[in-house]
Amino acid sequence: MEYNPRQIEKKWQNIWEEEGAFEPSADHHKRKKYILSMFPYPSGRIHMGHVRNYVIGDAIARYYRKQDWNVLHPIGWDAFGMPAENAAIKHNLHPKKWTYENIDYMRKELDSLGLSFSKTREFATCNELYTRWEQEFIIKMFESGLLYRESTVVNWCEPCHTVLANEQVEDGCCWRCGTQVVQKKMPGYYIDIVKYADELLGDLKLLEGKWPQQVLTMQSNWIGKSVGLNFKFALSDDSIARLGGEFDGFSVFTTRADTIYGVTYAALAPEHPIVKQLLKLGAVADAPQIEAMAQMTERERAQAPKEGYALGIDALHPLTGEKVPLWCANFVLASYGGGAVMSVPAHDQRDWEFAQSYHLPVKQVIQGDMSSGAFTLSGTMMGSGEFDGMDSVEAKAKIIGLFEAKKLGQAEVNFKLRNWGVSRQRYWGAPIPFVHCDSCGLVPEKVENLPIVLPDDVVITGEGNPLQNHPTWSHCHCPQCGKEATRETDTLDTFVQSSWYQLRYATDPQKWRTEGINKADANYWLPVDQYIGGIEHAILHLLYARFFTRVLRDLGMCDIDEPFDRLLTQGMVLKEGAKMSKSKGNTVDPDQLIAKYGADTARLFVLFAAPPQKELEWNDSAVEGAFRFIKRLYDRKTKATFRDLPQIDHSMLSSESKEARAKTYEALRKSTEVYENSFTFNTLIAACMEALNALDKQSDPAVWSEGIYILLNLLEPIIPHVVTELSDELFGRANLSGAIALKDEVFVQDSITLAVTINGKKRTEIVMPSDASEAEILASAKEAGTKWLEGMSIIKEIVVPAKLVNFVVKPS
RNA sequence: GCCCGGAUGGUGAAAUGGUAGACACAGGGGACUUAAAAUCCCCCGGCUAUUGCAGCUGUGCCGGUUCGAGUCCGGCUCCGGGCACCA
Repeated sequence: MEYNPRQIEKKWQNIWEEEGAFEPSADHHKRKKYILSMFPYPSGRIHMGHVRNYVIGDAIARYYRKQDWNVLHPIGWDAFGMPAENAAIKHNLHPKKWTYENIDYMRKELDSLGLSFSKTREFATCNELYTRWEQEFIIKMFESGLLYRESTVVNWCEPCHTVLANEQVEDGCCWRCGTQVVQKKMPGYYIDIVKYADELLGDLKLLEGKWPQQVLTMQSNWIGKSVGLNFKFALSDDSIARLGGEFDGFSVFTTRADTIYGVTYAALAPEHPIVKQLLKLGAVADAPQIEAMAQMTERERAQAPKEGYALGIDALHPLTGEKVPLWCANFVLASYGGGAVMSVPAHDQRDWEFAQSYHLPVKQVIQGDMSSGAFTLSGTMMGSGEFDGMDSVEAKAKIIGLFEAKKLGQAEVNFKLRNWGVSRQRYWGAPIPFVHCDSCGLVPEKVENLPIVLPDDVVITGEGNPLQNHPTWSHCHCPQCGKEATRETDTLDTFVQSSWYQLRYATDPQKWRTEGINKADANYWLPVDQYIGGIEHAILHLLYARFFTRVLRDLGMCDIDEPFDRLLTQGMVLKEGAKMSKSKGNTVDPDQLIAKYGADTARLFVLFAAPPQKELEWNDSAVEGAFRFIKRLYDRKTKATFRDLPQIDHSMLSSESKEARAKTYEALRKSTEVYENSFTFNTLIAACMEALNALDKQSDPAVWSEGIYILLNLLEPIIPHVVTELSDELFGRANLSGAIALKDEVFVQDSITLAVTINGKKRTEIVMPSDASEAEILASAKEAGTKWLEGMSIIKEIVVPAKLVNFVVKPS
């Protein structure tokens, strides 16, 4: 019979569904594996990035299930978010309807790939039951002081009367109406992730070897811990007067206290209160330029050339009392270190460049080469009074000590990490469960009133905030005093939902109505043993989820610190050199691939095309080979005449049959490493292809039967439909449970081939008995290499066992 | 701009510091066929040479360490990801 993927795949998908084959056991005594691929945003259709993500996860889940682990492999939908509202604006569709229709369509697409998901645990984060528990967590965070309200700047479009996401700002203008976007101060909700910064940073060490080093480095840099000195610059008397007596100084943070004597100016961010005050009093010459600077986003400023304006006021150097002129500069971040820096052009590259541009003095205080810019290393102190001659590392500690002793400042730890802004002025999100009461202020909703659900009757135009525009929704009564009050109209960032879904999946769905997270279930299943997702989530999602899990732990919901034990970051699927994404519209439709070749071919192809960690540049012509391999495998079923793993006397076989067995067992040996550690499925598939090629070159029925028995076992996680079909027919599926033992005798070689290299360059080869001594090998190698050794004297002889011989020679 | 990666034949790729290009795709040649498809066999980095054996060169660029570097180190180039309201 011909290979018919359509029929085979449908057949086994139905059987698996009927058997509930992928539902985990509730028995917490069983050894478990929690295999999780990041859940998708229901954008409409799946793309190749999804296929890659879910096929990798599925192969790992199937591998462990085959070894009789209790496997949790769930799927769900990250269902809130902006694209649903964009669809509403563009096509006048309700976000809820759009989202659920997308989910239904994408579920069918994923089903057609034969993914082994636990279906009873599927949910969408826009479900009210999910929102209900999330709102309770948010209230608990507020009550524990971790969540607070504060004003910061957002992108604002005046005509649309709405806050814009960074993505919605194109060249500084609104994506809808093209108006220049302004930076506007607005209140929002924040979660104090900085409070957990030290734990999040320190625990990265526990993930060494389990997460890609690249991700650990990125997270560590993102948290950006630095230890230094915080001190206060006093303002000169005339400067205080110019500021109307409102300020007498300002704080700065520096990691280079050792360069304090090299300060020649100080710089403030355009948002700094002192700058604001000068602008307010009209007491600064370059006010329009400074205001323009304040209108730029942080990233625009970082990309712009360094720019600054003298403020015409002075601070006093804390140790020398000298006047230090103040500048307002675009490279000073308002969000870090108090929005002010001391500037030491001699020992900081950024300050040096700025000083060059504005002809500011440079004062060297550490000995070192300054011919090509700032000297930023440590060294011997100079021009620093009592610290001269001291090593700068030692001087740094001494100077901090001096500031502390004189009560001028103190040692301080600073983080680049900023608190997590979780509020969005949008409709399609989880409502933030608070009420604004004229008498009581900000009051959390009563837990028994949760969930606070979205109204369905909204008009979404892109103008204003639909919840604010709604005639009645925000009218409510204060949960505390009962007076008329206003419901909060902000909704939660969608990163909040994706920060605890791994705990929700672990909770038995029968408890979903009464519990957000079941502690016993969570403690059994968590941490996720293998998490799989795109490298683009390396920082934000993974850091927020690590943080949120710890917060829930501290609120008593679980006993987990790290949610994800091991992480595999798949490379992106690129097309035309760029990320395939819904916003760029450069997607490839996997449905056509599946319709033409079947799910097994699609699965094999996506795993064979490249190692998972690497970027995959899309190329549809390579699918053919994957299909051909499956077909060949299928056609060889007639070669398996034994119904079980045969007993074989290796020594009696032809050399071709020996080679076939060696290749087969080589693939088997490789498989453990691939499925459990490296995930380089492409090399395992290549090894299986080599084994099949070698089996084809011989005709021993026992070797054939053994080969097919083993190859089916190795390939089941990758191409499960065709493998189960063949295994069912040939071996009654006996080869699909448990591990197959290696047989060492098949790897024993009679002879080995060694390369003969001269000065590292390969010249020829020799074949030696595998038990040849080093002396015998050298003798043979010299004989084989006579041609290149004539007239040369051998300086050194190197024998690398089973690999090569190298002669280091020179003309004699 | 800052942080993190990547670069190997026409293409996707393989290679514990030890014979570069396994395994595939595309291409070329052949067998089978009335023909085509499918299948099977052979060739396939570049240059030079050739009846034949062969020689040189080659893993983005420049330099270094080493008996030996695609792999380690330093400096670049180009491409990609992230940069806190896309997910």
